[in-house]
Amino acid sequence: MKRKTNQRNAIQEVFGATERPMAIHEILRAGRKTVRTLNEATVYRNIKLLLESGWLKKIKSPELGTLYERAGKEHHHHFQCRSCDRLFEISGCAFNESSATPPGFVTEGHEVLLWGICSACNVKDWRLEI
Amino acid sequence: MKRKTNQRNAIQEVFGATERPMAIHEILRAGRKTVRTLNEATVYRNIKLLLESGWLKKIKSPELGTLYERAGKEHHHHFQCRSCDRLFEISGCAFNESSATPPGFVTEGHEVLLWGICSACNVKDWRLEI
DNA sequence: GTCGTTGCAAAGCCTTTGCAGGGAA
DNA sequence: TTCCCTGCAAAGGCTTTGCAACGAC
Repeated sequence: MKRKTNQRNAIQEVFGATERPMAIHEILRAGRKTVRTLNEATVYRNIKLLLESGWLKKIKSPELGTLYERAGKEHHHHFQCRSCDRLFEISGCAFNESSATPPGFVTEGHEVLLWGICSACNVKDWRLEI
Repeated sequence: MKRKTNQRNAIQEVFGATERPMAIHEILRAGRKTVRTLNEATVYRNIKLLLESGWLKKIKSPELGTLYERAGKEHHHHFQCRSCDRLFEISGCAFNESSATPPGFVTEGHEVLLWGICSACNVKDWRLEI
């Protein structure tokens, strides 16, 4: 049976406080604000538990490595900024699953990753050009 | 300047022979059929060179890890079979990039990963039910 | 002969695991 | 008290790097 611990609480709170998918070291750093002794292995262990229980979802980016976000949100996709290297959540879905599925295949899900420049970096670049 | 070597040739031939994105160990195993002494580090080094020169593309799957495929093909997406754990190339693109881009963001590219059951596994399952 | 490339081994990340002590129930 | 959970350190994968020998040009 699963016990309540301050460590796991702290980790879950971190996900409550940030919409953006996070890497292990970000979760660790943020979690230590609540539980100062929080250990890397404990984060990994709890992330694994939370993945298995369906509370978290894993995202892998070729550039950013492994990131985690809360599961159970409305279906959405992600945008990766090549300037600030952050991954953003974007709502809605303009993807037609059935028309993309090859004959004979059965599609159960999909994910989309966009990349480019986020609005914050876009404004920054524009200012620098003045 | 870049020299021609049997090792690099062998690696590039492997990509000529298979459409499916491949993991390092697959590339190594296949490449050894041509160059028996082919070394893991050599594969990594050449993959890196080929990525930098734009000859290869990297794909990361949460379940399958890091895979590589030839770059410069027509824009396409991938399908991951949860039964046989293979990644397939699927042609065409049913994704509307501009309508998916949030206001203020600039999209430069995207990728889509579908998952489910491939046609080969689909047939297998169906046969087993008889 | 030059110097990019290779094989081998060591080292570096990231992640998992073994173990003893600590804490929830 | 029980036994799940944690911190720490060691070990495991995957990938990169140092180095001496090799080989393309």
